Amino acid sequence: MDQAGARREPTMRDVAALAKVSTKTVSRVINGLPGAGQEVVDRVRAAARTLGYRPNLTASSLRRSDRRSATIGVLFEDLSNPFDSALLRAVEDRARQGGVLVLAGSSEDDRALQGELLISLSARRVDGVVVMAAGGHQDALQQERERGTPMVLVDRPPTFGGTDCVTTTNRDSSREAVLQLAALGHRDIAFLGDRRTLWTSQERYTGYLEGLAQAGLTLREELVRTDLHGADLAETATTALLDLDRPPTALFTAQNLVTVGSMRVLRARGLHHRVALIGFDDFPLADMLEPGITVVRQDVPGIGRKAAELIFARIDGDTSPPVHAVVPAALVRRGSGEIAPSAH
Amino acid sequence: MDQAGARREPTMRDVAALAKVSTKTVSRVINGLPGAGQEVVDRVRAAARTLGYRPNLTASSLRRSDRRSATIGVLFEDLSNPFDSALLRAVEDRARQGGVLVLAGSSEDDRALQGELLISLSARRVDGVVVMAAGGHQDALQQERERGTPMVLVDRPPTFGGTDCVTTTNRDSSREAVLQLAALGHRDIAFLGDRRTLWTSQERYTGYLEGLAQAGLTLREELVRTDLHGADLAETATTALLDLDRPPTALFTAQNLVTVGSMRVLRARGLHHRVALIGFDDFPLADMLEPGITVVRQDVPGIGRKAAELIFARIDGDTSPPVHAVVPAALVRRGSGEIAPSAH
DNA sequence: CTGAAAGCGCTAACAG
DNA sequence: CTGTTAGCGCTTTCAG
Repeated sequence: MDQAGARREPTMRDVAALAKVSTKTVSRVINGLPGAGQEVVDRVRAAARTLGYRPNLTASSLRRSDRRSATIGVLFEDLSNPFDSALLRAVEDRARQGGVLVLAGSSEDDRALQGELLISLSARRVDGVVVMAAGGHQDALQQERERGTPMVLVDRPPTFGGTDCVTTTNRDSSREAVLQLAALGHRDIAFLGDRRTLWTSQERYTGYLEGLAQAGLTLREELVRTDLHGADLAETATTALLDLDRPPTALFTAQNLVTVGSMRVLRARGLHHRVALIGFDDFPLADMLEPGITVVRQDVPGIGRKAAELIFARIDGDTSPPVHAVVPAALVRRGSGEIAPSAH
Repeated sequence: MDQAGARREPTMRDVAALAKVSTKTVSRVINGLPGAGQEVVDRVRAAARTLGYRPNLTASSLRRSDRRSATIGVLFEDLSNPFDSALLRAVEDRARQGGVLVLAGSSEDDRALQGELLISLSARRVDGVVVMAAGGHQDALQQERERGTPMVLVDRPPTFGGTDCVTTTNRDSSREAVLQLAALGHRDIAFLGDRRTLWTSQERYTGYLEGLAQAGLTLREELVRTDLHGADLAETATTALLDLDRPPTALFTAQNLVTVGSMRVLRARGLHHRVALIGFDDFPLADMLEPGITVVRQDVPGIGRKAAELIFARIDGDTSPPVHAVVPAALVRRGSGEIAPSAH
C-alpha cells in the first residue's frame, strides 16, 4: 500500500457492468431514486460493495440540473480565534444536518487575501458563503454577490445592498457597559478599541460616546485609544493611560485581546482591584480571575445558527428581502466592572 | 438581484466564441500554459473579463489526468476547541501556500459521525485527509486509507499500518510533571484523566505511573480518576479526592477541561495556594491566574505544520516509509506546580 | 502556435 | 421498471 494510491477508482460503469445493468440504473440505486426492482437494487448494491465503489459528487454535481456542490464556504478573520471557531462550529453543525460540508478559510482581515480565497471558493462552486468581511471596501464581496452567489455577512454588515447579515448589539451593549460604570460614580472612563476600520470598533465607540452623553459625562479625548490590534498594543496604551496626570478610574476595552492586554497591565501594577474594567467579548476563565472580569458576552452560537439558517434559506431559493439580524449580547457581571472609583 | 442567482455561468465556450478561438486555446491561457501568441492571450483575457468568466475547478479536476481537487479534508474532534482550531489554522496556512483549500469537520469523537464525514470527504475527492481519530477501533479510517487516500493522523496514532502520524511527548512530559511534583516532596499525587479510550489519556497515565515509580512512590489507586469528560465530571472527581481521609497534596490533570474543573474546586475551597497542580495542555490566561497554572504545553502550531508537511508530501507522491513524528511538549512553570506539600 | 474530436463520471430527457 | 443518447465544463490527444 503506497500513500500515492495509484489504482483507478471504480466508476458507475464498472458497477453497471458487474451488476449487468445500465449506468442509469446504478445511478438510481445509488441515489435512492424510485424505479428499480428490488432484485436489481440488491444486485447493484452488491456489485458496488465488492468493487468498493464510491459516488463521485463532483462529477454528479457537474451534470445535475441543480448544480449543487453540497459545500459552503466560510471565510472568517482567523479560525484559531475562539470567536471565529465557535462561529464556524455553529455553522458546521447546521450544515451537517443537510449533508453540507464546509470549506473554511482565514482572511486575516486582509482584503487581498480574502479576495483570493473568495475566488478559490468560487472556483469550487460552493453553494454559498458566510463571510466576516475584512475592513475597508468590500468590492470583491460585492462582485461575488452580484454574480449570484448566496452570501451572508457575520459580525460586520455589508457596505452594499441585497445581502443578509448577522451582527450583535455592539452599540447598545457598549452604552450599557459605560452607563453601569457611570452609575458607580466613574467620571473618567477610558475607551480602548481595536482597529478603527472595523465596523464593530466604530459601533462600540459610538456606544461609548452615547453612554457618556447619557450619563452627563464629558468626553476626554486623551482617554480614547484606538487601533489597538493585539494584546501588546493594548498593554502599551493602558500603560500610557495610567500614567496620565488624571488617569481613568475605569476602562472599557472594546475587544477580546485588548481586554487581556489591559488586564495584564492592571495586574502588573496591582491596580486590578482599584480600576474598574469591562470588556467586550467573553473569554474562557474570565470568571476564575481575581476579580472576575465583567464582560459583554455575545451569543456566538446564536449568531452562527442564524447565519447558517439564512444562508441555507437563500440557497434553497428564498428571495425575500435581505435581513439584518441582530443577536443580543448580555452584560455578565463578575466583579471587575463593579469596582467603584477609588478615593484619591 | 436575487439571492438565488439564476443566470447561467459563462463557460470556456462562451469565452472562446467571443475571443474567436477554440476552447483549447482558452484553456491554455487560463492555466497560463505556453503555446499561445501574445495577441491571442490578450484577446482571450479581455473576453474572459467582459463575460465575468470564472474557471470551474470541479469540471477541470474531473477531466485532468492528475485528478487533484486542490482540497484536503480535516477531521478533528471539535473545531471550537482551542487545540483543534489552532491545529486547523496551522494546516490551513500551509495548505494556502499550495492553493489548497480545507474542508473542515468535527467528529465529536464519535466513530459513526467520523465515518460519515469521511465518506462525505471521499465523495468530494479530497486529495488527502488529516484526522484526529475518534476513540475505539479505526476500521473506517483504515478502509479509507487502504483505498489509497493519503492520510495523516494527528494527536493519536493509527492502530493500523502504513500511515503517518504526528503526536506529542505525552508520556515523557507527564512523567516529567510527576517527577517535578515528587521532587518538591509530594507523595500523594492524584491523576485525573479524560476518557480511557483515548490513546493520549493512556499515554499520560503511563507517564504518571513511570513518574511515580521513578520517584520511588507507590501508586494509591484511589488517587486515580479517569473518564472525566468535561469540566463538570472533573469537578466532581476533584471534590471526591479532596474529601478522602488522606487527600492528595498535588494533582496532575491530564487534559485541558479537567484542569479547569479541578481549578474551580481548589479555588472554591481556598486550596489553590496549598494543593499543587500541573495540567496537560496550556490554555489562554493560565498565566494570569493566582497562582499561575503550571502546564505541559504542546507545540500546537508545530504539530499542525508537521501534519501539513506530511500530507502534502504524500499527495505529491512521496512513498517513503510511514513516519511517526513526535513534537516535543514543554513544562511551563507558573507557580501552581511549584507548591510544596503543606504541613498538616 | 492552434484546433477538432473524444471523454472524465455522472445525470437529464426521453424511449421502450 | 429499465435502457439509450446526449452533454455538464473542462482537458487530453493528436492532427494540422
